[in-house]
Amino acid sequence: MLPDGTEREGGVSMSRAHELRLVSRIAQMYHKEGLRQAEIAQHLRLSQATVSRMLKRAVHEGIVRTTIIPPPGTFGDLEDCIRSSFGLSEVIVVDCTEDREAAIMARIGEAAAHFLEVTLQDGEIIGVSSWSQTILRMVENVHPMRVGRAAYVVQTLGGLGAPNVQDHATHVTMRLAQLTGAQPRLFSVPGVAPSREARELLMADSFVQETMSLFGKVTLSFVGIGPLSPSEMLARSGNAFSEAEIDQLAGAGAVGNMSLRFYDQKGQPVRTRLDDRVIGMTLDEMRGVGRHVALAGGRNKTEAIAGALRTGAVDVLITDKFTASRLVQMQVQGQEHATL
Amino acid sequence: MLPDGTEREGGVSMSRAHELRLVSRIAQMYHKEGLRQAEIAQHLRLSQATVSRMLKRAVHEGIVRTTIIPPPGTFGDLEDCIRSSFGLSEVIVVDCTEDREAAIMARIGEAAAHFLEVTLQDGEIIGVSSWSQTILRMVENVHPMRVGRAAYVVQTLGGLGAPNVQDHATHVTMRLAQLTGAQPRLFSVPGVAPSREARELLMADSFVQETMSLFGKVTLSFVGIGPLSPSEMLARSGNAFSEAEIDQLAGAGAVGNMSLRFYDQKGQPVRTRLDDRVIGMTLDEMRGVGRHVALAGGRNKTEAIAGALRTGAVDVLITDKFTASRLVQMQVQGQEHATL
DNA sequence: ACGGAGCCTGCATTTTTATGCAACCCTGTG
DNA sequence: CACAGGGTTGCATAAAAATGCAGGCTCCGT
Repeated sequence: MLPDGTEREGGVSMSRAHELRLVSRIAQMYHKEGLRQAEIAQHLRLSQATVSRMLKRAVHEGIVRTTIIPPPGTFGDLEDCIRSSFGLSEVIVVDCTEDREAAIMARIGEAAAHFLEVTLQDGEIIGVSSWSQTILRMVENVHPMRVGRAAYVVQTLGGLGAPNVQDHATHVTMRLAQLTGAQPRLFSVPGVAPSREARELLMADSFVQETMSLFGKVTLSFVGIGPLSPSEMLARSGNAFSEAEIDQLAGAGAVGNMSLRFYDQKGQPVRTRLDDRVIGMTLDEMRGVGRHVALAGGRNKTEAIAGALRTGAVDVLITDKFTASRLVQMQVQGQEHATL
Repeated sequence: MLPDGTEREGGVSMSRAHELRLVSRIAQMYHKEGLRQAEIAQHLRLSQATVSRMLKRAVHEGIVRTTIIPPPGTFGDLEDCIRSSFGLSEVIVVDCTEDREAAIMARIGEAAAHFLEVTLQDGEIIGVSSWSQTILRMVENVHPMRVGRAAYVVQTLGGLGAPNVQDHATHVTMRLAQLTGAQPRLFSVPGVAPSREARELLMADSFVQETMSLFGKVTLSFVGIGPLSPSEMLARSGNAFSEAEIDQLAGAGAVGNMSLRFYDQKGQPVRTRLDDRVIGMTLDEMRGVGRHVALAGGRNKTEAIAGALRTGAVDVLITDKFTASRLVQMQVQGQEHATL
């Protein structure tokens, strides 16, 4: 120290302090006062490029920090976690007060409707796996759009035999087509044919053929994810699967299905003779869809969802916060297991 | 509430929640993941314009917030306050451990040197009011630049009579010219002529004329601010002013000077016969300078500084934090007074 | 049911920002 | 002392972001 309080060796750090002051001042002008870089440059007699670099430096030095305050009822961290650990394109986790099927479906439906409205492109070919409650909820929440927004709405799984379910399937497809201003492409066959032969026969129909020819062209599809044990609707439909068939699937390790295409815990397809009776999109076809959106939530579907995500067919998952946390937890445990 | 937990009327706010989720997600992608708006748009199937608007909305809704963390030792608030209340273009407040003249001058000098280095344009004509300690400190801290960076360094106040001070004045000017690669323009006359007539005589010199002709062309000038009572150097210089003259100035309300041009508390010039003996830039000429930078700090100069800022001649003030707070406080009190 | 105000969208364009480049300067080294 | 190497800068330009505009939709009021 010199008598006047100056340090001899302090030059560098001192100069740095002055630089930081300048950086900070520029940040102030830019972010708080809303000035353009060029204006700041002019005011301070330096080039716009330098101002730009100073601002970059301000971020680097931690002088400016941008925080994202997630609005309540959003779960960015859960979404991130699921997105990255299952390699999905997008994940939407919705808030939900109780972990009950009905409430969850309603919320997921809303979110899916919003997703559809926001991201639907002109001329898309939409696939709907028509008999999921959740998808019905989605359709109920879609606002009508101008005609011709989407090109087709294609039913990707036959309506089941029983009339009430037939109605449901048809209704969902027709309604969605109407709302998106698209042409509906119904699939007037049972989702599960009585036999392999019956399936062949049904699929020979030219109407059916026409619809199926669109499967490969679907750009956006919505499916529910079903657990192994038959859903309420499936059961009501007239018990399409026999007890024995379920057992067979279980034995082969199946954990769930999308449009009645089953897969195991690891996402591997579980092929049984049942496949030869189902009339609808296959897992491979789902994989080929530009954006294959799965809608599902609920305690009993957790395993089914995890498996579905591992099939590689799902691009977007919309689920609830409870199920989302279970998925994350499951994934963590799985990894621990794998590391051992 | 419906039995499944859905609300009938909740549509709007619910949809809003989904929108906010999207906005938040976009903010995440943009700020955290560093994606381009176009990439986000592509990923989410919407236009880049929409993404831009969403991001603006994110700021508006308070989802993204950018904070500026001022580096320690910076005083943005003080600077703002002084800048706005005195209508200055820039204010630099430097950190300083003690409220002592010598330490303050050293710090201000450093800051001024940095300011000079950063903001000096090619071909500028720099004015220096050569006999302030603070300006000497500045010059000591300037790093040499390539030749021709500045065009001229003009001495804006005569060097005083006594040889040591003469040297000081010359040294400052020459050194700064050397450092900035400019041509020096010395002012080889006393700052205070013995009489009005002597002044006329001295100013007739062609060298002197030449230097003075540059006064109107100075683009950047540095002055110290002096209190009413003579500074140490002024005193040492051979007591250029008489006791009587000081009294006269005080009687006229003078509170300080820049280059021996005095003004009162309100910044109004205080003209006395002294003016006819001073050889140097006038207040009006200072006002005409593109960037007139005043360097000063210290308890005994506070009033002088406040007055100087009100002359309208000062564009940039560089001072210390102690003096800065005193200025702010003074200004606040002044306003209270005015409102009564 | 019709028509207009208000709002939102995407497109095309402008405005603003970032960056490759060449020149330059300081520094440390052979 | 010359010179390579790392780090600046400003300029020109590419890249990215913002915005005016026109068309279309929704919501009201008539």
